[in-house]
Amino acid sequence: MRATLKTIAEATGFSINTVSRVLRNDGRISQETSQIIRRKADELGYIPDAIASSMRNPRTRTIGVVSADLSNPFFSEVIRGIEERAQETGYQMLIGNTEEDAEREEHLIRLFLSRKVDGLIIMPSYGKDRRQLELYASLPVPFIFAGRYIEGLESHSVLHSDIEGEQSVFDYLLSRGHSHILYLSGPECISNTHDRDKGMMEAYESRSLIPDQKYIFHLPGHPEDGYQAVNSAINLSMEFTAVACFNDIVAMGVLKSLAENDLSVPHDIEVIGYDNLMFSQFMQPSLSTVDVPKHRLGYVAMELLEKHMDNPSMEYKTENLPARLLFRDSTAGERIRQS
Amino acid sequence: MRATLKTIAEATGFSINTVSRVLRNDGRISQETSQIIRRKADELGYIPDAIASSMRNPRTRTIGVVSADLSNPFFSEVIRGIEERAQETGYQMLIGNTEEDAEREEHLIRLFLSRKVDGLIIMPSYGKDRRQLELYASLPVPFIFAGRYIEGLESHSVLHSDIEGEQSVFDYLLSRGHSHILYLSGPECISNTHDRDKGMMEAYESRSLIPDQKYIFHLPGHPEDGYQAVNSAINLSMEFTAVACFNDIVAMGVLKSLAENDLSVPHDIEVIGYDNLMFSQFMQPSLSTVDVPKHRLGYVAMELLEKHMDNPSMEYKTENLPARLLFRDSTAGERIRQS
DNA sequence: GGCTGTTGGATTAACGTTAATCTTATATTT
DNA sequence: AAATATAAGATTAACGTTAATCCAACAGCC
Repeated sequence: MRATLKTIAEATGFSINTVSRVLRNDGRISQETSQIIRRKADELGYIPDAIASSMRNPRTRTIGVVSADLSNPFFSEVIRGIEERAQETGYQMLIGNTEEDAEREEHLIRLFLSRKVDGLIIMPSYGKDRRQLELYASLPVPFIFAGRYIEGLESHSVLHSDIEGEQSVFDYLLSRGHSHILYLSGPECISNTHDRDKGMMEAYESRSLIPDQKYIFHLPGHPEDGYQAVNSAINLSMEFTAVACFNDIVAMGVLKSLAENDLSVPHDIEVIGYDNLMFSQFMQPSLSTVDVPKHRLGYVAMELLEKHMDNPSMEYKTENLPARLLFRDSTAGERIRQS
Repeated sequence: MRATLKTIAEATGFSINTVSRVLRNDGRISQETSQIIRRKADELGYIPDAIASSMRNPRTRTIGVVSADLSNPFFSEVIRGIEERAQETGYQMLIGNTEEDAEREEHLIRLFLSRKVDGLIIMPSYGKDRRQLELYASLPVPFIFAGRYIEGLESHSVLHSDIEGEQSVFDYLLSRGHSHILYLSGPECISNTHDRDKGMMEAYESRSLIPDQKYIFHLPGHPEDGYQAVNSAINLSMEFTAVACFNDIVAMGVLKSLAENDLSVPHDIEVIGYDNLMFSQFMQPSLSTVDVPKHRLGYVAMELLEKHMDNPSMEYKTENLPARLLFRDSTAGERIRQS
């Protein structure tokens, strides 16, 4: 049998309450008694029962993290940021994976609530119906969306300047004089796609240009998507001289296809990714991309969540972290060269 | 106020116990009563309190996962495997990161025990002292080591044939006639390094050869390590014609250095990684590597843990998943060509 | 008509902790 | 010396559930 406060109380002759106070440093107990109790607790290998404790305490010091895709390096970094901050402030993390499935998302949130988390950090997918909005509107605990938003609840998000980021990509590409830019955008069900498409449009519009819809593709975001999209574009003899990708993972596939088709990057084709994943600088050629503060995104989301947990009446306000175009060897007109 | 069984009991006029039985489908309650209670529960938005429930139930259906490095794609895949299985069988995951720090490892385990997890999956680091062994020996819940082992507790591990894997790498390289193979091994504090070094030795010994210690390096396992190691080997005019890397991440750095030094892969130098990370097939040239069943490793670890949780007296037995050398374009003597 | 069984539900006692209140002995004040 | 304060600890009730036990009403049976 595992030792409890009762075990220690019986072994030392003090009351359960006294033992509890000693082990929580609640004061009002003499040095002598404290020592006896502490020694006995050590001896019995007492481990406090956080479950029982949170029966009385309203706080469990646990948060729930709902990730869209645990194996995606982007989210891994975000989660590490969350974890780092959580560790610093003594929070534990329950974690779950939705695979971008809104139903699974809802299910996970219910499970976490049942486990009485003090708050939630969520990377939401776009639900098709209004149920999602209702779910979030009725949540009894504070919640933050990391890296994405949901229409109607934008204030709960920590974002990373997707509009500006993609705009800077197209500002660059258009300023280089490219007239046919292949734009491999993301899945329609996430807010980032929305915003980046908007950033792209703004770059065109600021030059009074209109993008050719035939050069815009919405893809799930895997390497094969980039690979196949470029292959088929080449097969269709589309005349593009630059590729802007939804993320670095798609860009990997793009680089592979271009290499196999003997197109030189950046000489024949300029390629830009998004996210700045760790491996991007090791691609051949190294990948120009938009640097997104992934780790910081998680860290800040957790910080913000803590504030709301400490003060539930605090108003929500969208936070927008900066993103920045990073030039490496897959682009030719280097303005700011970075490793 | 959140609805509880009591709220529902008062609203319907039945006893708390009756409500509890209905919502748990415990039987012995009439259809009619069940309906009334269920309807009221829905109406009040009742969410069961898993914390309170696990006060009486010995099981919390929660496991703790102690990861060495959340942002490493290898572990991300393992964790996704764990998560997938956990989801299927209704377990929740508490997760924490050690950064390969044995103290943090111990601390996390204590926290998880305090939260009354039913079991643990751990990617352990080598502790310097005997404390680690004692800690694990005294753990009150079942635990599985995923992908690594601790001396004295090997039976708790699910492994992936590190010895055989590295042996196959060197079998191949030696059969190709390389007489100077640069071996960039891993950190000394993890079991994988140990085993792979052993596999390497066996390959040499089976040919009555002895590896040149000057060509063996133990590195932390980051891209820079591979990059710098090759750079300095070249600067020292070491005459190697092949590089075996501890993981694909190191191999990335190696490929970069070789490219910058105008050494052609695989023509001048053959390079082999380890782990088969997603991006490895997109390197230029695509990376030959040892395919480790990462996702399956996590999945199997969880399956195994479940068995031990269901039957605590079951004996532990090391499981060893197969690993397999995968030939891509960074090697020249292709025997089994795979994508 | 007394016995047994069954159905549908209520009552009670836990689980391990914590917060509020209560008690006793001693110390301090006037 | 009586009144008051303080220190150190005990008692009690509660958190939301669940399991074991209990009870009443009714049916069926010889």
